[in-house]
Amino acid sequence: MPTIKDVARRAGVSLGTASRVLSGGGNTSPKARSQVQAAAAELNYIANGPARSLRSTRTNVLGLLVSDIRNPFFSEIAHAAEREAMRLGYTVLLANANEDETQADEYLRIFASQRIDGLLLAPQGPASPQLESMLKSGLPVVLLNRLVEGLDAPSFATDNSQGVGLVLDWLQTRGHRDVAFVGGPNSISTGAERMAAYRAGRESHGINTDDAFIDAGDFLADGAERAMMRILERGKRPTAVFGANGPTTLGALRALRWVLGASEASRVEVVSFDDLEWFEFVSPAISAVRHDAAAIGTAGVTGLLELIAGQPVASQRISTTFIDRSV
Amino acid sequence: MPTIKDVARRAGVSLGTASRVLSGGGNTSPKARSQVQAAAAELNYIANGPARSLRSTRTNVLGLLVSDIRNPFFSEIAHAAEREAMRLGYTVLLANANEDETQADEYLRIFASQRIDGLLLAPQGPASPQLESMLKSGLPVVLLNRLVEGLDAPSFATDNSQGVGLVLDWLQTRGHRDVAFVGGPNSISTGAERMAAYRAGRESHGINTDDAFIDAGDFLADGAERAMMRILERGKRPTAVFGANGPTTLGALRALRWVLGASEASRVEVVSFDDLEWFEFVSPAISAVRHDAAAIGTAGVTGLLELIAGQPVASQRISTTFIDRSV
DNA sequence: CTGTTAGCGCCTTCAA
DNA sequence: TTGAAGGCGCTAACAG
Repeated sequence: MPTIKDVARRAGVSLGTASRVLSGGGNTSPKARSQVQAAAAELNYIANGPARSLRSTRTNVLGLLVSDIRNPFFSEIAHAAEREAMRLGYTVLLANANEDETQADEYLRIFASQRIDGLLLAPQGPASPQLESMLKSGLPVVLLNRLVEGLDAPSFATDNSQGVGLVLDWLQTRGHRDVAFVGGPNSISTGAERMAAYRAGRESHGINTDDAFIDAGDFLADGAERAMMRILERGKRPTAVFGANGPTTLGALRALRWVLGASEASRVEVVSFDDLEWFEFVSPAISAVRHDAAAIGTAGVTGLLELIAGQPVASQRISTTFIDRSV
Repeated sequence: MPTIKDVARRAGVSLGTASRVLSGGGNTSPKARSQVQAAAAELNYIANGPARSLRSTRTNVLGLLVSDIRNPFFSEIAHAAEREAMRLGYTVLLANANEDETQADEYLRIFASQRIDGLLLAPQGPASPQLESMLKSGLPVVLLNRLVEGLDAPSFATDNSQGVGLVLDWLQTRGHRDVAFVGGPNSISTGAERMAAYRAGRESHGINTDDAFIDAGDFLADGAERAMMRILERGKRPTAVFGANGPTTLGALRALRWVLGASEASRVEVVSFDDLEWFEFVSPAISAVRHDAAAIGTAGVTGLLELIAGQPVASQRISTTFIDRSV
């Protein structure tokens, strides 16, 4: 691998000039520029990132920690974040917390060791000591989609109560009274917010306020399936089911079919927070709140870069739309 | 951020001793060890990765280039690869080629600049010059799921002809003669292999060999939808449709419903290469070949690390299973 | 505008 | 077993 020294020698300039042409914005003559660039191209020179980082204390790498990349919502965020970062000259290091705080912490240490310039966090639960210490050390951090109690960082998140409001309106229009709600963990802000908004809005939308219609899982399909089972085991027979995120809706659907059978289950209308590409194929088709994962990822990156640049950054709530697939 | 110097001073030892304790396996006294470790813990010392990499010419970072992380198959691979890499002390830098060779090349340059220790490649098309040059420079590379012509690297891929064989058997058992096949691009090995295996097996499985029943998209939903449209526009009315990967099946389904209407479409049986979590909810339920993305990711990482260690690595074909959801 | 020089933090010889 | 010293490739400060 050629070094910048090789480039300089071949271009017939000093090391400093080569460096200025190749990265520093310092003033250089057109002649030096073209010579250096030609030499670099001929040698197929690619700068040594670690050396550059060591010297400049900047890596141009952002860390992105999500709870599960297999969740389409997060893979969409990751995709968008990565595109935007790349456009702005940054690379994204992706990590899966895997619903596991220990693993999340381990990744945070790796991020710290790699000396990332900033952190995009779509966290699972509360702030860990590791995270606290990184924040305290001055690392710029931005929260995606979820808030963390006592963590003072700008956030870019879906407007959950607005989204739940759309669902409530729809339920009312469709004339549903006995609605089952399958939520997510209370320890995750999205879980808590969606649950709270739903409970608060039931009465005004003519929905049965019997809490036996409500249960919560872990925002994964299996946990949601069990939660839906519990509701059904209580003898409740809802005319509609509301799943609080994509995997939750999937799990609820499985439980419905398992317990009631396919034909009986198809008499229950399902509505979801998170729109999945296959909802149109289920019968009856599933209506859903669509929130813009790509917008969250993109806004998160631009926000983080502003933070890195030392500018003040305001949190943002991103509002949702409703995809009505009834009739 | 504390440096190793701070740790050494606090532990009352020299810089060299601290380094040996913290990373080098060199001989150290128990006393020195405990002192250094205590000091490191107290200071919350985290080694500077770039500095370490600069010195040791190893980064413990692997690059993973996929065509689209939003495709569940690739997100599963990424997830598994990352887990396995982490278990073995490596970090994964993820990049989306986005079906775009230019972007893929740009990421390859970034990888090179970051001085990754090895590359996991789930490529789009043929080998680019950038890729060739990285290979020539001695970077260990492993291919995931797809082969690349003229690229001499071990591969970990689904056994496509075996998988297609399972589908053919199933089609025969179900008594289908007029089967539509929606394939992928010929430029991608998986597209070419699945198409070839299907064509070769039609006759022996009692399937109509009229090529008007065959068309190909780009392995994405939109392209597949158009391909399916073309087949229908030719006046062909299949009793079954075979989609050559997950997004392709999704697109074919959309076209079927769009052209024939939901009730007519539900008289067509659909079968897919790639099993998606929602296939059970469609009616009739979609049967599918399931290939083990996680196994590919895991095997790819262990293979790559062997390659890095200088050991010989053999390519692997991973065989598939069939999920029969008929009746 | 350019060349020279001094480290960034770490690992790894080389002596002791 | 330990301390001292050199240098990985690069950028930035300083003279010219």
